[in-house]
Amino acid sequence: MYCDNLENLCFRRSLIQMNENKGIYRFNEIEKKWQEFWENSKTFKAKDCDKLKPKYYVLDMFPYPSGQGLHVGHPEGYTASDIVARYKRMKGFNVLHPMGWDAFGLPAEQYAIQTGTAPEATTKKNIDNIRRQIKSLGFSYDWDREVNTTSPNYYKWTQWIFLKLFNSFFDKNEQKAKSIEQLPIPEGLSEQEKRKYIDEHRLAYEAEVAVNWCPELGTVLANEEVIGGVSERGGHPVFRKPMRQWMLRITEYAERLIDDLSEVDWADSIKKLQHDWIGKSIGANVDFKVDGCDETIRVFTTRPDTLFGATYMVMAPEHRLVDILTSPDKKEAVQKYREEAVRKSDLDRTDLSKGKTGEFTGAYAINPVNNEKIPIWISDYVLISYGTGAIMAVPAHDDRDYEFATKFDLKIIQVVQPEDEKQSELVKQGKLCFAGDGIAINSGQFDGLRTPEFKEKITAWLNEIGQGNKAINYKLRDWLFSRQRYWGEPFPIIHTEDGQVISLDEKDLPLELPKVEDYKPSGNGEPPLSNVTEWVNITLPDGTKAVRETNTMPQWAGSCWYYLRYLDPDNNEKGWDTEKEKYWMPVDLYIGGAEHAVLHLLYSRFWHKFLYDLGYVTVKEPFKKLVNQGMILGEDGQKMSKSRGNVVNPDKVITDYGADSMRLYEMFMGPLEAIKPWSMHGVDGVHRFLQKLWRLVVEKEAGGLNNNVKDVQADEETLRLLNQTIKKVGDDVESFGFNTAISAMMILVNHLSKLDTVPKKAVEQIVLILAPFAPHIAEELWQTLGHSDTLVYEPWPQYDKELIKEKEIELAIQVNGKIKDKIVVPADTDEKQIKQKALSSEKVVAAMAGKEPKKVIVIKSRLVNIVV
RNA sequence: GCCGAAGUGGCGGAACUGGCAGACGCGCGGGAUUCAAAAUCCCGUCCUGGCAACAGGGUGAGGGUUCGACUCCCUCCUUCGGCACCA
Repeated sequence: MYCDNLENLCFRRSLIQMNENKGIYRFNEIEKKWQEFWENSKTFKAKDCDKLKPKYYVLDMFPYPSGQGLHVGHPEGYTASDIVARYKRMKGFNVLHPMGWDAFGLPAEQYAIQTGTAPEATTKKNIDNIRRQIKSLGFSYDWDREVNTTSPNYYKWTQWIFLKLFNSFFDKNEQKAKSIEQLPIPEGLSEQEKRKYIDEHRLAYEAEVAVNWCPELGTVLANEEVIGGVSERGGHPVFRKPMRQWMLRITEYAERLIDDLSEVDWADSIKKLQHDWIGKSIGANVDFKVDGCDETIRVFTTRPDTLFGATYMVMAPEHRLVDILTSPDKKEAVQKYREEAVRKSDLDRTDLSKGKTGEFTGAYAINPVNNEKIPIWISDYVLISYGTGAIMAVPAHDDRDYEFATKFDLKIIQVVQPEDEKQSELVKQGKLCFAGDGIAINSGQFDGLRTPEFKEKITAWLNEIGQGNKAINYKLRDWLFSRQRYWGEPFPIIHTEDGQVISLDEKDLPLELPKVEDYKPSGNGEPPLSNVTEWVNITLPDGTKAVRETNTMPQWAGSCWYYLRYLDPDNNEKGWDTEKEKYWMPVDLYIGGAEHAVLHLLYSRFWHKFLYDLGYVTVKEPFKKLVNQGMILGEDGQKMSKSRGNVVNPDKVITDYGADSMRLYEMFMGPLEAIKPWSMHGVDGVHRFLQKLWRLVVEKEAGGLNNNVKDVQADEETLRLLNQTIKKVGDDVESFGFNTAISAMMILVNHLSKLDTVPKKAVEQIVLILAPFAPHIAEELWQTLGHSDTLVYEPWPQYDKELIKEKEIELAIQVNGKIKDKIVVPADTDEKQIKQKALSSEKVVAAMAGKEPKKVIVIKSRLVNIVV
């Protein structure tokens, strides 16, 4: 821990010195000066459709403007992206680097409930604060493109995209979305049936979905607000309750969302995360007839080859056939089990999954392969939301079924023979479950087939007899797109008296969020907007009455497409202009936290593909390159949090050390993607580096250029080091190795400050390569060096390949892999000479102890290894 | 349980494609400067033994491949993050 008092003392002293001394590095003044200059001259304004330069779009994940303001984690990603943005400008690119606010969301609403403050007011205040903080770091954003998801001029287009989704369907054959008007409608439908058919095909649709309903609070809770079956606030019981919700058909895009991952340059681990989240599995649907009635139960299985081993079936408690099939004597027990299951939240179900539970329905199904009667059970280990909500249970070859069968003493039949005989014997005796591939046994005419072949054959056979077909399932579910909240985008949707759901006209957008007095939920599960009767109740042009949709959109909605609004933020006619989209898209570099690796990126990709289908965007994938910054921990190595008291406030760091030191330290801490702890001492270190560079360039007493800095030719070593540094910093920025780039610059400055006369050219070049990292001091020094214009658009220094090469190289000489001596040879010495020189070294001769070398390995410019 | 990331000095970290482990920074020790301090500069700083030259050991643990392994392979341990019975 650093000492507050001591530091304040030092700071006051340096203030005193400032007044005496013109040559002091007054970072606060300098930073203010250049931030004002950049803002007033609109230095970072990006020019649309500039054909003279290649474009480069660097995007940050825009922040939620919380009341706490920035924490030091935010500027980490922003600094990295800013370095790349500034570097690319110097490399001659037309750079788009925007910033905005993802400002809808729960905290402002909760604050409104507690204090009555309008979310607009809270949000504005928070944005103003966080904007000030971001600006104080000197990032090179084009502020004319600032967006705010809560401004009607922005959410007009969020609503517009929703309308497009509502008015589109997915053509499965062509694997793309089309206007709902092109939907082929089966003949012979009544008007009402036709309407229903259309509604069932919209990409935005209504459905009854179970949500976390808390009667005490009179509201629906998000999963993270429910802990162990009770509400986080107050600890009231929470139930699963089906409610009408808006859904988006993201599952239609599952295949494309998987396929197009191959087009983007993201870390493999993130791609895998998305891939697994979508969770494609290939198998078969199989229909089981129910004994003694007309119903059939359809199951999905990835192992149709184990059908002969299916000894019972399990349906999810919520399955529609449970009521119909349950025999009278089992009704009571089954009903009780169902009620308990409904009361459990998803989390509870897993917590209680230590042991399996279930009830027998009293009904039997017929196994299509051998006509055996098998019992039908219900259990909550089968999920209603995946596959068909029912399974065939093969206890010999599925761990979950095995556990269940053992507990309830159900029949186990082995149908797959593993290679290992001992293993096979155990499976046969029912003492082991084997889930791998093997050879079919006890499977009638299919005996002897290997698992993959068997799967194909039996699927074909099921198809023939009309009791099954090949099927693909995804873990991915449709996107629950409505929230029972106030502070979100209103749906441009109207419910008519006769139960129709109609959409607003595009020209009637935006549908503005009405002002309300009370932000509390209505208490009956209806969203807060339902209290605003004068807004909700409307009269249609034909005189009939109707009500508005009172749900609002989730926070994801606004963040799904913000990167497009930056392209054309003030356009009132369109969300964005196509020419501009063609010029700027895709995003070349997207930097943000790994916590958004799945949901935000998946939702965003989904909307983008949808917009692509409709022709509003011209690239398939929005984000070409993605980099996730790691979390920054407190000085105690713990996650920063108010309660731990280890939160570092960026404002204080900037006041005490300056924005340049802050930026430099954030990058110097370690690799961008790593999790790393904060250290004030570390900030001190990079600050000293800037001080050192300052003293190198600026005359101590009078200010202005230091007398030591002269227009002289640099010596060979300086020249070599300078060129090496230019190369290294450039390469490192390209590969996001910012920490090593800074260390290279430190080495160069250490070298330069030892010289009696410092070549001006060298100083100019170090200032230029430092500029993306520490832009304020760089501008100031650039000016001191006699340049009148900003260095933002100065070309990035070039290095000379010849000058980089070392004249002499040091080689390590190993004997049997152990270093015994080092020799220095001219760089162009050939292998033979090196070998000779190595073998003649006294120490080497001693280490060889008179033995003959068996082998001599020479790695040019590295080492020599003598094997004896 | 499954998936992913990572384990290197007192600390943050560096090491190209298998080629001198510990760059750079912090901290610490010593010195210079100063009336004194701050700041700055210089020297030292992986561990063990030795006054030293030097010798030996060392990248979570164990094994393997190789002339040579922080780096590749196998087994295990620990930490962090994510997921939750997906048939």
